[in-house]
Amino acid sequence: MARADLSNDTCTVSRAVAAVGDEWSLLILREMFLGSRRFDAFLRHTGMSSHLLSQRLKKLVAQGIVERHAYSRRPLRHEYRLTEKGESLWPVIVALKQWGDRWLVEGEPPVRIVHRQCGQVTTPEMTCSACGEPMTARQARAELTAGFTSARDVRERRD
Amino acid sequence: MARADLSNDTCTVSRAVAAVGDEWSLLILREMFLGSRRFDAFLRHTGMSSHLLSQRLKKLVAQGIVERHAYSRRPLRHEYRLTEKGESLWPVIVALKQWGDRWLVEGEPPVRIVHRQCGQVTTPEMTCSACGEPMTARQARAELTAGFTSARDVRERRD
DNA sequence: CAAATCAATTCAAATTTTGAAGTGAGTGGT
DNA sequence: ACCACTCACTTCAAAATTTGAATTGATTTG
Repeated sequence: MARADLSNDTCTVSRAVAAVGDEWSLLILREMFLGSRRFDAFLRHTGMSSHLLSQRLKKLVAQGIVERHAYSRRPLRHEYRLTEKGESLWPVIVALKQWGDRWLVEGEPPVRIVHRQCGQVTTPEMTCSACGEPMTARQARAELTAGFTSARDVRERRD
Repeated sequence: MARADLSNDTCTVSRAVAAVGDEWSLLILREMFLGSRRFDAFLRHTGMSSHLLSQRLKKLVAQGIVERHAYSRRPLRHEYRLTEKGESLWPVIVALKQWGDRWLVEGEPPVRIVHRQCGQVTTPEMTCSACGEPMTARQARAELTAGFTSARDVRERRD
């Protein structure tokens, strides 16, 4: 009874979910975006067990999302850094934060984001790359492309 | 040995992750954004077991993300619909898709999104709500606010 | 020399996930 | 009336994962 493996699904959401769609990986990423790089910083800030942290870091490294980097020989010590692939997960974490800020707390969110470029406090939003307007679920329509060929997923939608 | 419960963390990312940060919940949400509403549609499109689907739907309903809705008496049958709270998770799924499209497949992504408003194919992006420019991790700085008071999370960052 | 640091690993117990096999109300076909 | 089928689930045992506490091992600090 092997765990489900979504990493080869046609759907790129499935693949992304297989890569980082578990609670601890997402929290590790949050910590990394907040600046943590070390094993015991992750441990303290996330509250996860060292066993799991070790496993998750290995998985993230194996996927090229995180890089292991020696920051000291004698004693040999390693820290973890986001790769470009890892950094580009920022919108995922931010989207979770925005949703949590809106629906899961009352009053002021515990953390705010400042856009270095413009210096303003910002609540990042998803916008259409074509027209630049903010987008919501209702304004989106999904279309299958030629890249969509998997037998399993090809069944009808919207039944 | 109870499972970790992140739903009361100060950090809203933690809370959001506790709410929907597992593989199957994210896939159920993907399906809902693609238009599925019925138990067996989720089953077929996600490949999960009915046992888990049942559990996950209950959890999503309990959290107010999804609503159970009778679409037929005689035989009494229910379907599931996103609430407003659920619909506002769209940026999370889209962010995962964009990342998957960029890093996890070569060539054309299997699904494209059309912005109904402007009629264009779009690759939604995170933009600064203040200046409207696209944002990346490096252009963001996190600041703690008065809402941040939890003893556990109050420790220093960036060690 | 003893205590502390830090990045892990080990282990057994607890919990979750999986997949196959029901269940039960009702419908459609012959 | 009978049988197959639909659909939304539930039940069960086996397998896998998670948890938390304890430990390791190479240093450095007091």
